[in-house]
Amino acid sequence: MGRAPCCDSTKGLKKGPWTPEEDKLLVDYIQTNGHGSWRLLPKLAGLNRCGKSCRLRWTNYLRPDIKRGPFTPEEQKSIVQLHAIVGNKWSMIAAQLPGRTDNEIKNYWNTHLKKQLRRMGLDEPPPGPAAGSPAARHMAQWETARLQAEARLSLLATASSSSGATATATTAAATTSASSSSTVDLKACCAKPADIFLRLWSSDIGDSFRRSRKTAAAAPAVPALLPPAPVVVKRKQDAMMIKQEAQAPLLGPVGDDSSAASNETEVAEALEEYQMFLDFAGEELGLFHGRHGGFSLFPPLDVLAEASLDTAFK
DNA sequence: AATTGCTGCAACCGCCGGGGA
DNA sequence: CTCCCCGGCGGTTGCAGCAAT
Repeated sequence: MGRAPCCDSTKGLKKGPWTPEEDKLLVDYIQTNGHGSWRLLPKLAGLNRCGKSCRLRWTNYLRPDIKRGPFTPEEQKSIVQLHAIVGNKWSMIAAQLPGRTDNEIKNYWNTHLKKQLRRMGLDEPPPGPAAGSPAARHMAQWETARLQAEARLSLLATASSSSGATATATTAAATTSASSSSTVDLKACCAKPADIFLRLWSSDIGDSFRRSRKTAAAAPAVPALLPPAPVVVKRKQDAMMIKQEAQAPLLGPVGDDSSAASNETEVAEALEEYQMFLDFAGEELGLFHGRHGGFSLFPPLDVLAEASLDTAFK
């Protein structure tokens, strides 16, 4: 049994299309008072709607910064590429396209792009491989590697953020804070890679990168950033253990010179891998640098390095 | 001109996670 | 630690407008 829906029809709340009068009431109220609590808003604004309906109407339609009109070819390309990386994470994709809402992008994907790709023979990937198959084991190993990388990169993010917030919280905040500003918010900026980077890392782009690295230098398929990963992670607790493991070498006792030096080397290596991967992904996608008003998904290396080393080892 | 089928989009629904009590 | 509230997200539905017959 779930919670009772907030738009309970027995309460006589209105549903369906919004009238211009309702829109005006909502816009006037929010512009004067801010939205505050969405649940209380309808009553305060004199609307016979549920709060959720008001929130949706505002975020998807009435917000002043919403861009109307057809998607540009540039936007279409970005949607396709981002979808290939993050899947149906519409809010994340929307964060990279200023003025576009997740709902709009979702609709556009479902009604236009999906068909277009199908026509081009680039249909959606088939359902995942059967458990126990070699492909499934391969994916499980990658998932493990991904979690380990997440742990390490989260630490970079944590080290570079001045607050005591957890890495997880930092990454979550970063994905929502994103994109319209062209100035670099260091905290958000340094937190992004831990999330978006990892998605990119586990995509085909990451796979190509690893293969190209392997052939280039007879190096391990998993770069120095990632220790070998034979263990299949099935539970959240396991992921936490891996995270703690990864934390140990990076967060040695402060003031211990030898460990600090080793930490510094590790961070430097991680940053080097990071830059190489960004270069590779940038060439592959032509996407993540200097697009959409100068916003970049990833912080420049010098910013990340300075923040990581300065904050973590002073 | 009327009917049917299709398309696109706004809005709704149900679930989930974070945070406060 | 648990419960509950709230906001956010992704999936789905309903309907208006348009094209084809």
